[in-house]
Amino acid sequence: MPDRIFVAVAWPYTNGPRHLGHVAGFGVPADIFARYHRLKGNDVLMVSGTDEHGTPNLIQADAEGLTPKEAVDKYNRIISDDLRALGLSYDCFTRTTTRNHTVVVQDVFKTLYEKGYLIKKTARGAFQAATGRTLPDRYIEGTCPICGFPSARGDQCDNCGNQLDPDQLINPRSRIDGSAPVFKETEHFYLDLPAFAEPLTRWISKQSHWRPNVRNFSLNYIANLKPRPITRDIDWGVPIPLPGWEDRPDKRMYVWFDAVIGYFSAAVEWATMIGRPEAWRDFWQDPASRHFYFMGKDNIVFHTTIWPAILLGYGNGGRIAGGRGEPLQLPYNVVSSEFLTMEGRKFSTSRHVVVYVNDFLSRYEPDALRFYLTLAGPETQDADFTWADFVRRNNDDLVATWGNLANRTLVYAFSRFGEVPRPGPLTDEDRTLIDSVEGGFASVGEHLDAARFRAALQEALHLAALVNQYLTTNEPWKTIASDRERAGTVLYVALRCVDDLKVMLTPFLPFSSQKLHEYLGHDGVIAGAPERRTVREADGSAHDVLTGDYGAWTGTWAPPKLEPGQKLREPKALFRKLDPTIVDEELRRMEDGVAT
RNA sequence: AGCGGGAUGGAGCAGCGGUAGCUCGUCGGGCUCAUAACCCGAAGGUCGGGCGUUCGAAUCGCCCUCCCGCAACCA
Repeated sequence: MPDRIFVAVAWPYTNGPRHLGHVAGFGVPADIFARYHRLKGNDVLMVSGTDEHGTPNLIQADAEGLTPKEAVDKYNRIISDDLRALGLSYDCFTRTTTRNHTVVVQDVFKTLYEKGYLIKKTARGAFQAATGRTLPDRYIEGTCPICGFPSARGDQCDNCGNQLDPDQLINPRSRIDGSAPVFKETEHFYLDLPAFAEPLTRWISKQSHWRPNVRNFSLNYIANLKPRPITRDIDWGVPIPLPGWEDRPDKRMYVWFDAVIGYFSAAVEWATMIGRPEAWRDFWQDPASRHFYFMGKDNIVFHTTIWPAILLGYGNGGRIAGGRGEPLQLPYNVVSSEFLTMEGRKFSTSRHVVVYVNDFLSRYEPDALRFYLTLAGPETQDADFTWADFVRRNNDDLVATWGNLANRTLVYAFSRFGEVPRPGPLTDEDRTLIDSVEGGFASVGEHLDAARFRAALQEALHLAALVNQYLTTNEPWKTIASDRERAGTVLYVALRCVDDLKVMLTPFLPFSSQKLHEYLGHDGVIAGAPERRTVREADGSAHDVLTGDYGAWTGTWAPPKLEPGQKLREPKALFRKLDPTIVDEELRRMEDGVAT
């Protein structure tokens, strides 16, 4: 019986293309995890999408002279191209401006409302004079009442560090258009988080398999829960489905609220898309189904506390779930990454401290990036991307250890035998090596099960080094003159090991593993990239998603059968060795800000 | 202020109570099938600082320094 694995990946915000920091923390790790579980034969559903509502999107649209919809269409397209090029195998990468998402979000809202988990409250808020939209604190600046700093922000003063309320500022003004903000009373719905404090505490306390920082941080956070607003004064968002509210153009759901519900709505969309509208229940209502969430450390409490509270509140209620089946599943694990910096500095678009995914992939291979981010990325602590380190790891670890092993084995076997050599009797050494390498399916798998991606990759590389040692010791290029059978046997053993390692490395290096699969003379697809498909909804609207027919991939997390006599195909180098001079080129490119 | 995480040989990481381990780099040697790749050997750290607990601490406690995130409306 296969396990059901739901892979939920953080939703990128549509205010620009993705840079390396965006994909390092969750995109690549989540994809490795999903691919591994598919190879194991488990049922995997991996979802995400672009997060398209909220103030920053409006500001971005204004800045470009576009309507909000035009702007998010543009960036949805750019972002999904970035993710597709990296080979992130989403089953459904959608967006928050779909009809389906609106329906699901409204259903969740209404259900929470009917169950009494929403509180109506009035609070004082700041508004943009010209548009009447909410002006978030950080978009207000003025003179600090404490230290007199002229450019203090509404939430805190960067000069003296004091936290502020925006109406304390002297001469407050909007950072968007410079106008004075209007302060007035405004009524909103709040999610009654304190109502969930006890069940959340009980639940989190039991999650001993979570990373300690995730668990400790969350326990600390829920000790002091307050109601959290889930609606805003803004005209760009999901309408509030209550009488007296639904027709108001100035009140919408708060973007964070609609975004987290995307994990659920995307599963519903996927089910409809594959023609089995109830299939989402297999993942969301089967108590044996396990949900893994991947995000950056700044997002932990949304996934360990706030979203679980919403799920607890919804239960199996509402129109979508229809009161049938188990309550919606809570996260099984929340895998948060740390942050990536760029040449020692924080990523900053405006200061050109940035490398965009599309720009990177125009010059380098996706597998090289996936490799680097797995081995040197911010898995357990902040990590720094440097071009020098990228070149070094690409050349000295990826190309030298694994690329060269595959290459030296294949090139020699192809030129001397043209096929997988028929082995003579295997020696103890032959057997020992094969056993060690095939043991990787257990040892590498164990690390992957625990979301220890770096350790998993290191383990696989260690096994590749064993095969390099074996070849050097057994020297088939020498023995071939005197004992062709023994040389063939050694190559057979090495080829088998390469074939095994190819499978183990597929989650990390899907593109090159597919090539290697073909060089080894196998047919079929073991790994590919997602494709773009257009989804037409009931109301006639259409949008694109990333998805794929991954069930057609043929790989299995187990030693593949490599038949003696199988014809090899002419091999080419799997990876490109990089010239160290690119380091200076890239640094210059970054400084010039010509990265596009 | 507070809360959570981090600080280990030149670089990146693991170890988390018993005299510090891995990958890369460096130095020396071997090999030549392979993308000057591969293999063998060596040098190099007392574990951010201080004080404690203990027969014994990188590993536990307290204090300090620096970095990251959170700090109720940034998603």
